[in-house]
Amino acid sequence: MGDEALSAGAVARRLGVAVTTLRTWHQRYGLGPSQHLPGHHRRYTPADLARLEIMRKLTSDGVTPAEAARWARQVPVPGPAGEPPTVVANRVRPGGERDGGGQTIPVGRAGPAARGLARAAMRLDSVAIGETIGQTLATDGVVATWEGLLRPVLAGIGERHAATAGLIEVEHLLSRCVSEAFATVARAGSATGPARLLLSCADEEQHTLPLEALAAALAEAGVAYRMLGARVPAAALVEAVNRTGPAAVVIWSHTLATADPAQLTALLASPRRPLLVLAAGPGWRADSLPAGVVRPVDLAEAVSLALAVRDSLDQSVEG
Amino acid sequence: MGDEALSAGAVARRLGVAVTTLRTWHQRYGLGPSQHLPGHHRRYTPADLARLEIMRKLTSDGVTPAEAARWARQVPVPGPAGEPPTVVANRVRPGGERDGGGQTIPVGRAGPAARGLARAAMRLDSVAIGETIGQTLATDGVVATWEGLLRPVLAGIGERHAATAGLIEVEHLLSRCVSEAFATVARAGSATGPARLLLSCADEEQHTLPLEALAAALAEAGVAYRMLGARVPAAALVEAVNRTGPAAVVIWSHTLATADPAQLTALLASPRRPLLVLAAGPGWRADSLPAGVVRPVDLAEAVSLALAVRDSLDQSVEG
DNA sequence: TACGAGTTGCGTCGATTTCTGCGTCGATTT
DNA sequence: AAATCGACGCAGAAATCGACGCAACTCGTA
Repeated sequence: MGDEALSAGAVARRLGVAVTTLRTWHQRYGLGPSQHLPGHHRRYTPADLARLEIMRKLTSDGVTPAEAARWARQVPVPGPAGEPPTVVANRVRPGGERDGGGQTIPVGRAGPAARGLARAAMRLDSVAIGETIGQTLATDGVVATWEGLLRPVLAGIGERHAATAGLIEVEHLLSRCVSEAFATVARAGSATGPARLLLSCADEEQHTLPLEALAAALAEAGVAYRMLGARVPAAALVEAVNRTGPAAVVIWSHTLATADPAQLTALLASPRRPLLVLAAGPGWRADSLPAGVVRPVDLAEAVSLALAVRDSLDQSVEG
Repeated sequence: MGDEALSAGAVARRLGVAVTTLRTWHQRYGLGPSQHLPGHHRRYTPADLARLEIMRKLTSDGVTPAEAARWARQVPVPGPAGEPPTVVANRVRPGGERDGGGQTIPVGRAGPAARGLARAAMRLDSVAIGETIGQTLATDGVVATWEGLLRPVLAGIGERHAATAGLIEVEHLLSRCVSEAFATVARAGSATGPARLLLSCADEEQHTLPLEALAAALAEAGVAYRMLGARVPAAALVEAVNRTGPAAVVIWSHTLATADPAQLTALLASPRRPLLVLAAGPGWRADSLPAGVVRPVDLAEAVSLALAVRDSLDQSVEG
């Protein structure tokens, strides 16, 4: 293991701050070299440097230095190895099974449960739908249920709907059942501590289900949040952010039409700028997002990001 | 990181009130930091925060702020021993019980629970909202909760929203919580027998909450139903009716714009014409309804009509 | 039904406190 | 000799303070 010990000046130059500031950070926030004898020169290990990097990043994102320091101090310094992406087990069917043509919903290779759910939906059988969802939810959890069961079926219906202009009732009924199932999970979960997360749809955005999935997943993990719902005008969102000062905000946009980057910009410019802004959903174009906005690909990624924020803020006090 | 001293802004954000309100509470009710030098910044200890939490909880329960403050001031806050409890002059109110004012939602004479719910909503406090609704739902049932608690508060918000063009976030958050609560009831109820009832919004109609209330009330009464949800085109509705052959159909319309009588006519002309068609909601004009359509005034009336249908079918089938 | 009195949350304004990065100085380490 | 250390202080920015006032609600009364 490379045993490099950086001097104060080197670290300062690397971070872009003055040497004295490093000293101040050490005294004021306890952000210094892991071991240091008073009067002697400071020697920063790579781990110490990583901590400082976090500090730098957060402060340049607009976080209060005191708070950023609290975070940097508590985050277990991430090892050099990159985090393995959370892989959602995608149950592949063993045989190249072919399943019904006829009046069904294309669910792709999403497993038998999905096909069953699709059938129940076609029958408008809300009881069977509710049972299937509840079962899977209890067994596999929210994230897996969403990715492996609900999303495929919903996507399949949407596809068919676009092609044949029918199936609207099916889509409505299923949506409603999914919504109910998520709501049940959300209400069952016991939130711990104040809500530091705000979930909202973009302006004019109607689709709430993915956000509800996120909410349910968070509730399942014991994370408190506030959910605003569909069609939230930018002004209202900013207003809510200013009132509640969330650490992170998730904005969902389903289509390009509702993905106005101005909403994000307004958020970033708000007085109580949230620590993290997540632009979720297929509507957002990666190249049009303002700097400082993160774009999760997955429900799983969104959840883990939210969890990270929660964990790091857990013991800290706002400043 | 042992002693947390929360700043005014942090506390305000945590409680969901404005910073100025905290100051007002301090001056008016003596609810401030235990020790505070005039001119200096306020530093709230955990004990102080606990006192404010009591204040928050009481006001969300509908208690007059002045009285809530009196309680909060007297409750022995379990704090670090050694310091004598701050005794504040107990300003007794000369007049009798009064309430109202400030940035609140007009609920009229709808009871303290409604006022508490309104306050919780203004604070975007979804936990308190959920608790209040759940409590009332369990105690009074769906119908009473809707008429006596939810509808007044929602109407108040809507009114205010129309007047000031604000409060959208509040409306969204509350709607979401109500929706969740109803969903929980709907899923808890055990349906008996096949669903002979179809609930649907009119075409283009966005408001689902009243229908959800009806659904929850039906579930509470053990009636099975199918719920299609918002924005159901007439063709899709007819399709659903033909597929499932319900005995009764409820169509909700909130505004005149979505209350096209043609939808009802189409229903009555469908091959599997339902026994009963209910046009619910303030959108429908009594004089424009085709013959054979019933228009319930109330949630209660809609429920009892649905029950009547269920019962009559039961006898005819079983007999 | 309309109106005045009492209550209450919160926006605004100029002054003050607090935070934060960094420069300076004499002594010490490398 | 160069770099750094600890202590101290400063200046700009952000947050907060106290005072004041407004708007809107409720309730009793005319």
